[in-house]
Amino acid sequence: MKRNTWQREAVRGALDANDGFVSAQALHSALHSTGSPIGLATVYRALADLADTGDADSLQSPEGESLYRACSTNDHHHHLICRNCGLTVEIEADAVETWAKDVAAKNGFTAAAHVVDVFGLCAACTATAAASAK
Amino acid sequence: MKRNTWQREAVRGALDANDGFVSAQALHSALHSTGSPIGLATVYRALADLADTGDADSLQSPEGESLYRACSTNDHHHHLICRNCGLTVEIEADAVETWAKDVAAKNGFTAAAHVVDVFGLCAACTATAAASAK
DNA sequence: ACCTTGCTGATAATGATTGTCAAAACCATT
DNA sequence: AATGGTTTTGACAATCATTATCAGCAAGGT
Repeated sequence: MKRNTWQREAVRGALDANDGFVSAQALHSALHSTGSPIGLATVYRALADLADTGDADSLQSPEGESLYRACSTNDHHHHLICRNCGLTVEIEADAVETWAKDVAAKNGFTAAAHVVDVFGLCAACTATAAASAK
Repeated sequence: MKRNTWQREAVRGALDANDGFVSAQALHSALHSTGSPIGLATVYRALADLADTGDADSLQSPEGESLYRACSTNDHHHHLICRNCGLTVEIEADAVETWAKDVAAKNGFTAAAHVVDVFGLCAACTATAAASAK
């Protein structure tokens, strides 16, 4: 049976409070800094659960960390992520969906899943970078 | 200056000899099993170099490992990877390229890079899976 | 209130990757 | 062929994220 614990709620809340993708470690630190005595292992478990139930989205940063984010919808979708500030925009990718399916089918592949994420610098960070580069 | 060492050649050779993506660890074991006394750290360094110069492609498996593959071209392209046997097909993705650029631009993002990879079961593995499921 | 059983959390364990640094190898030069 | 300045190597330690362990606590049904 699935139980309701304040820890699970805390993790969900911390995720919701965040705009972009966060690492499990960062989430744990954040919770600790607000005084929560939640354990690191529990954060990992809660995140895995949320990802399983579709309440959260997970992806791998190019550096190899697992990042998580509260999902506004549980439809399948992709992300545009600022590599500097972590700002995330959910994007529609119907074109990519069908393309992925096509390509897989053409090559005899089945059970196709895909990883499609775009990393870049958001407008704000671009401006900052340009300013500091001067 | 960049020097030519047999170790670098060995890594490149081992990559070329492989059809799919391989982890650095696997490559190291493979080299060892052929009698090469190459060090693990050196394999990592060689792979990083190859990836830098565009001679190899790297991606993160869903499990978080870094995988490498010899690249037949150094054009930008993507992959269709069998999650069972590691077979890899290089795919053209012009549609996705432009889509990624569009999406990024529309949201004010610059310096857009993207991670686009399709995982699935190749025809052979699909057949095997179906057979064993019976 | 009680009891069963899942959940928690401190810590150890794991596994991949990177840093360190002395010794060895490379390449141009003598 | 010997020399010298540098780069590269490789064994091992260090790091980092994540997972396993396991005893104690707590949630929910009865």
